Amino acid sequence: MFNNKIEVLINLFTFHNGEIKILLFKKQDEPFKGYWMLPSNLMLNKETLDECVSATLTDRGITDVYKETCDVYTKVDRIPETRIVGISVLAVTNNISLNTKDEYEWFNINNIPKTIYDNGYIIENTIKKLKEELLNTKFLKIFLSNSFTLPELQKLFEHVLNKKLDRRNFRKKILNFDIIEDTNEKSIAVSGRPAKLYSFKNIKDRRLFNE
Amino acid sequence: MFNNKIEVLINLFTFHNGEIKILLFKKQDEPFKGYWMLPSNLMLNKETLDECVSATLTDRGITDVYKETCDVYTKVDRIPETRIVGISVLAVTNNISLNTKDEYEWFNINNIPKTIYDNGYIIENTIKKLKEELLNTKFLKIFLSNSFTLPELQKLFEHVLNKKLDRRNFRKKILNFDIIEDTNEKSIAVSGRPAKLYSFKNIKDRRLFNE
DNA sequence: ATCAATATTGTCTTAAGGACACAAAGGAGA
DNA sequence: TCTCCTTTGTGTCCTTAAGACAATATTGAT
Repeated sequence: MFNNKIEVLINLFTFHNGEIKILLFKKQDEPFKGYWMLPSNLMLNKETLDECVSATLTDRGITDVYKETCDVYTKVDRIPETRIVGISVLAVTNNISLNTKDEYEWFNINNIPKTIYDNGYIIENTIKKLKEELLNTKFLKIFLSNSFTLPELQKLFEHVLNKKLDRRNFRKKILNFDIIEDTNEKSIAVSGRPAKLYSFKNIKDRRLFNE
Repeated sequence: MFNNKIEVLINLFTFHNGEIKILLFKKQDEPFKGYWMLPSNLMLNKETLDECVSATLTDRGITDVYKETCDVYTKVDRIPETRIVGISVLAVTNNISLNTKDEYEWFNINNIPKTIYDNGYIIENTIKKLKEELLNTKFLKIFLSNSFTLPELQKLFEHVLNKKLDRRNFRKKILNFDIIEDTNEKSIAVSGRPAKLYSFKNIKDRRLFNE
């Protein structure tokens, strides 16, 4: 009567080629065969949420992940037949390679495929939270570890805000925030003039953009 | 092995006499007899979180409450002997009267008493989130329903920010946001000049103050 | 040497934030 | 009713941040 199954649903994001992407796996059996799903697991009653998430990720060869609890899904029929409470976790990595024989893919967050049960709804909510936190300069250091160029950083925010930003004003603003520093190195040019490489200093948790 | 007990822990806040307060109950039996605790309940496996929270509150004669999920507490030994996963809920009301024979009290959030288990830690986290959301103009309409004065609203933000604000600049800012309107009524003066009464128009979810 | 592609840079205007002091409205009491 | 006390209401100046806007510099390819 008071006993509930709990599953963690991991929303793992990364930033690659100017796009924010989420990791999904393809379901191999019925029901929902061929649909995509979040990496998830039932939580043992002798482990913490954190331990459960870590286990789920390392099983798939994923390490170096930042994670935080996101939301709770308790609709009784969110999964038919069984009552399973879902806890969504927002996770971020800058390492896109994993080690698993399961079929997986990194999807652009603007282009989520058909998913099982309420996974699509959960993903939508988590993306909203991710964007919100990025505007407060969270995770930037993880998304853009080591060094990065200003055009890259700008692409990230354009992706979050869904609009183009002015290069000059963007640069002015970021430099004003005093969170990055010139590494005195340059990117290798794919085409055109190579960009300066920057790295993060201290990230102040302060809002960069409104709306 | 996969079955967990889940308890909801309700952090109910209100704004009264220029202070943000949280509702706590006094524990009547051992262990932790005489300590204070959040209103809480075990969640049935045929009810949603929302239903569980509503039931817990109406049992105590509390209605008209805004609520949202806050966080999840999964430390295995957060409660000795049993494994209970805690889900904290942030709730807000502007009605401080309740209907229960249990011993309760509204505590100023800067002066939380001794609490059971990890309730103190949970309260601390939830207060942080509450303040964060108030800065984004959330809940204001609930905290200050109907009509209110600018000095009252200012007190609320001074409480959240933990510092004094300049009357003139505060007024300028709030009026600039275009979220309140003059009701053409005045407060009854306790002492000194009576203040104009305002009411909320449309609340834009936009950040009022940084830091 | 020229071209194509991309990165870098500065000025001006407008909006918002912060510092600051005095006048106005009501109540209490002489 | 006059004075005092308390609290509310208001305007100006200065500084800082935001937004609009176009020309130049650096690289690789041909």
